[in-house]
Amino acid sequence: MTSGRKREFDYEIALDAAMHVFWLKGYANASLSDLIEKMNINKPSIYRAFGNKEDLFIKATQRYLDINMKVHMALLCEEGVTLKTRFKKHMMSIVDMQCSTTDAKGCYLVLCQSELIGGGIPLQAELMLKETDAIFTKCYEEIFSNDPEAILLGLDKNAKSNSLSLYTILKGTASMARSGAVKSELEYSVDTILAGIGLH
Amino acid sequence: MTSGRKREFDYEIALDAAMHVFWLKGYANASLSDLIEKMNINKPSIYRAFGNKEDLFIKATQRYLDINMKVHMALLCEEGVTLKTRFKKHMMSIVDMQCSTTDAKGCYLVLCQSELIGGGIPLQAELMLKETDAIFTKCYEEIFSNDPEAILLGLDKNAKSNSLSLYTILKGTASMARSGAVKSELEYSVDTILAGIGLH
DNA sequence: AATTTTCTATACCAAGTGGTAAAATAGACG
DNA sequence: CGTCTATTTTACCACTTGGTATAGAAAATT
Repeated sequence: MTSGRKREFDYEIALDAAMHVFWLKGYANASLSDLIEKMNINKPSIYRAFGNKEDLFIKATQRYLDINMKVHMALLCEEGVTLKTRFKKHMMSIVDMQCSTTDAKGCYLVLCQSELIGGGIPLQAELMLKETDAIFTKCYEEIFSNDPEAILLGLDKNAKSNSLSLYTILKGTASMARSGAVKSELEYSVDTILAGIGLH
Repeated sequence: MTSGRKREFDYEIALDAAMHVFWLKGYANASLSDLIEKMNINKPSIYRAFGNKEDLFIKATQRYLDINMKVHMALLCEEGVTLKTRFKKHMMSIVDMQCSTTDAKGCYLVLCQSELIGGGIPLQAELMLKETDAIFTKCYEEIFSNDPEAILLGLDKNAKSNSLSLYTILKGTASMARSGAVKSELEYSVDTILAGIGLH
C-alpha cells in the first residue's frame, strides 16, 4: 500500500471533465485555465496525475473512445436483428450522442480531426484520431462484405463505397448537431442514406 | 485623389492569404504571426488595412462567401438541365473545392462553425456563419417546393427534410475531405444521398 | 523643393499561455 | 509520536498572444 497524502479528487471524474473541455473547444483552444476550472483541480495536480496537456489530451481521447464509442459498435452486432435495423440503431445511437445537451454537442473526434491539418495536435493523439475512421469504415465494410443479408441485397458489391457513405453522413450529422440541429431532423438524413445504399 | 505613400501590397491578395490561414486553422488557432507570415505584410499594415483580428476575420469570411460559395449556387439554377443534374453539379462543385489541394482542405465555414459553441468568434462573423446554413437549405427547399420536376417526383412533400439531408452530406464530405478523402470516393456519397431522396 | 499624407518598420506593452520549483499540508506506517 | 510519502498550494518562469506608439520612408499636392 502506498502511503502519503490521498488525492482529493476522483481521477475519472476529472478526466471526464477534461474530455468535455476538449469536446467543446478542441485541443488548441482548450487552455489550461479552462481545464483547471472544469476539472476543479489546480495545475500541479493535473501534471502529477495526467502529465502535460498533450498527455492529458491523449488520455481524454482514449476515454472518449472507450466510453462514448464502444457502446455504438455493439449495436452493429446484435443477434436476431435485421441488417437495416442494426445499422439504424447504431447510427441513431451516435446521432443521439451528437445531439446530447448534457455533453458538448457534435463529436469529439470530428472536432479534433479538423484540427489535425492545422498542426499542433500531439502525434500519438493524431494517430488515435486517424485510426478511428478506419475502425468504423472497416467494420462497416466487413459487414457489407460478409453478412448474408448484405450479400443477398448485393451490398457486398460496393462494400467500401457504401461504408464511406454511411460514415460521411455521420460526420455530417456531427457538424449539424454542433450547430444545433435536433435528433428528429437528422434521423431523416440517416434514413435517406440507408435507403440510398439499398437498405429500405 | 488621396495623397500619401502607396501601399506596397495588394489588398485582395493579402485578404486571400488571410482567408487561407483561417481556412486552415480556424479563427482562434490562427495567430497574428501566422497571418503576418502568409499575408507577407507586417502587423501595423494589417491593422491599417483590415482592422483588428476580428475585423480581418469578418472580411475574410465575407470574401470566402463571395469567391468560393456563390459559384456553386449558380449551378442550381442553370437552364435546360434536369433537376438531378443541377444538384449533382452543385454538390460536386462543392466537393471539388473541399478536396482542393491548392486551398486548404475541407470547408472554411464548417471549420469555423465548429468553433462557435466554444466561444471566441466575433459576433458579426458568428451571424454570417449561421446565416450561411439557411442560405443553402432555404434555396434547396425553395427548389423542392416549387420546381415542376421536383413536384412531379413528390419531392415537395418532404422539401425541408430533403434539403437537410443534402446539406448534411455536404458537411460530411467537408469533414472527410479535410481528413484526406478524395473526390471520387465522396462522389459516391453524393450519388447515394441523391438516390435516397428519390433523384436517381 | 517643401509639405502633407499615407504607409512601413522597429520596438514595445499588458495579458495569457504551457509548465515548474518550493513550500505547506495531510495521510500511512513504524 | 515522528517520519516518510504523496498531495496541494502559492508563487513564479519564459514565451506567445493580440494590439499599439513612434519613428522613418515614400508618394501626391502645393
